[in-house]
Amino acid sequence: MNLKQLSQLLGLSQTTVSRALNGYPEVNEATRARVAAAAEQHNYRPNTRAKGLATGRAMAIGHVIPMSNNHEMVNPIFGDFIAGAGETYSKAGYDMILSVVPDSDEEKAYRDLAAKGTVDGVILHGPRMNDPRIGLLRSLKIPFVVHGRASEATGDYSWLDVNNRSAFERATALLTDLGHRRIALLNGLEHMDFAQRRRAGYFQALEAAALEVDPALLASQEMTEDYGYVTAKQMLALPVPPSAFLVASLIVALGVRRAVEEAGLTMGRDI
Amino acid sequence: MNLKQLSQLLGLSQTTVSRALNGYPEVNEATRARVAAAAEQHNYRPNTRAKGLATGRAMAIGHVIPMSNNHEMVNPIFGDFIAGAGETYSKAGYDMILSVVPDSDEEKAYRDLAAKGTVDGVILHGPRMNDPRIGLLRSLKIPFVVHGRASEATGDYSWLDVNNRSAFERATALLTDLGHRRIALLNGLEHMDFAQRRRAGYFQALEAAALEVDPALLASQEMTEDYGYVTAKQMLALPVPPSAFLVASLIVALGVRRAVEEAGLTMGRDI
DNA sequence: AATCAGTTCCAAAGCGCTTTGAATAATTGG
DNA sequence: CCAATTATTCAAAGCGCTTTGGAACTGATT
Repeated sequence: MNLKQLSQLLGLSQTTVSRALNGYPEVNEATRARVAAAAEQHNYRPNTRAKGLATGRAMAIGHVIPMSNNHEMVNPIFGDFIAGAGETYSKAGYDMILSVVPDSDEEKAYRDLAAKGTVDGVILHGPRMNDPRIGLLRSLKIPFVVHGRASEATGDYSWLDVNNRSAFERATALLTDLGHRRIALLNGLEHMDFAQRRRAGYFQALEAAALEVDPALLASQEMTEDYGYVTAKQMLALPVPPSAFLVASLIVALGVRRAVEEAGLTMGRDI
Repeated sequence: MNLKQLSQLLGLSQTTVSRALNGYPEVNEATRARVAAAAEQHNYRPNTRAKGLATGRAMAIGHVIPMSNNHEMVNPIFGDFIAGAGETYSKAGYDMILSVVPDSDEEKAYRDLAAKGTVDGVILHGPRMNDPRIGLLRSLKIPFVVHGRASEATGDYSWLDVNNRSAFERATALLTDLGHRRIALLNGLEHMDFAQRRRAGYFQALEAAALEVDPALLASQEMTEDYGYVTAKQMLALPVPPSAFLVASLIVALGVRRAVEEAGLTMGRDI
């Protein structure tokens, strides 16, 4: 069932039917009702591609998802984010299109999306410092929103992120409430925007609990398992070791766990 | 840059340029090369929507992903599957479109996809017994492939699934190789296709290890945490309890873990 | 020189929709 | 009651591509 058939059925022009369906004012309400009923009855949905061609809008948002060689999603958070975003898209009548590519082909993926006109805009995930992809998207003149925040340095663009400050403030407070007085913070690199916000939240919670900041319990490095392992090992060897670790990423936490276990301690009980 | 501009630039008709780009034989190789070079140079990509309109093909596959009310992806496996499928799509020049909807709207989502013509076909995830969605897809006349297998009962259609028999054979063999002689199997419902295959794999591995099947160590129910908890508790109370559990789903395994811990045992050491 | 079969290219129609510019019908004011 | 509005409706063009049905040219054959 397409517009032409529907309009013939109704004895109206395609123009009128189209306008009736799209809520234009210049159509008699009685006519509009007739059209709506017929459309409903015949389960009519305008063809996306034709509509897109005519309007120049794709009604779709793209997500490029780079995969590392070992076929792992580069960021395990993607799943949740995709699900959440997807539901919003559906409600708004947008399609979500995913482009999963080897990370070496990421640039090409963006170029394709832009040139093929399949999407109205894209979401850029997990920006890095001075991320070249941001310049690329600008040069492609394709609207984009960045999910996550590396630093203010890359210029002016729209972004969204979790509230890093608040999250770490609350996580720290949870630990102080449990009675912990020596809480280690294994943060990301200092100059990263999120790392600064997280540290600020941590400081705030400590202050609220009237606890001193011990520099020996602070670390900030690039997030690797090794970073977690080595740092936790050192901290656990301190005269007064920490009783809790606040860790900036899952990967780092795996290293911490290893160190904790090697020290003969049990997570969830001793740490 | 569109076809018209490109063809004017080359002094050729749109027809010829289109044919050159799409590998039709009736075009001089020299011309084809010229066209290819110009297309490359000007970063030309045919507009997806226009191409789709003209050919009737969307070059896209849809995945409907139902979400429960609490905004959790109904199936945590989705993430991995989506990633894997997505990469294949990219290679083949297909788009992957995701439709994330409240599970109550699932039928509508399929109807929309079919009527709007946004996709050439869909993947149906996690079919249930006598799944009504299969009939729906048939009636919508939209090509589909089912990911997972509930039973043979629902009729003839294309499907793919992991090798359940082999997976459980190998998992069981892993345990027998570790010296386990009493291995419990908490399976899904007997009449489910995958449950039968899994049991077959389990039997095969036991036989290969010259172990008897003990019916007391076999269970098959719908997959709930409670099922895991109750069953594991009973089995652990046997005169000769199992030393390992082979569990058919993550949910069930959570219940098993609870029972194991309540029995004062430690997973990974005692079980 | 005329014919024929390939080869190479093109003009135009069509995919299903929106939108512009006009025509027609209904309503109003003088 | 007629001209001037205003409210409805329509025909046709256009979005960027593919594809059909020819046309124009090239050699080769009679």
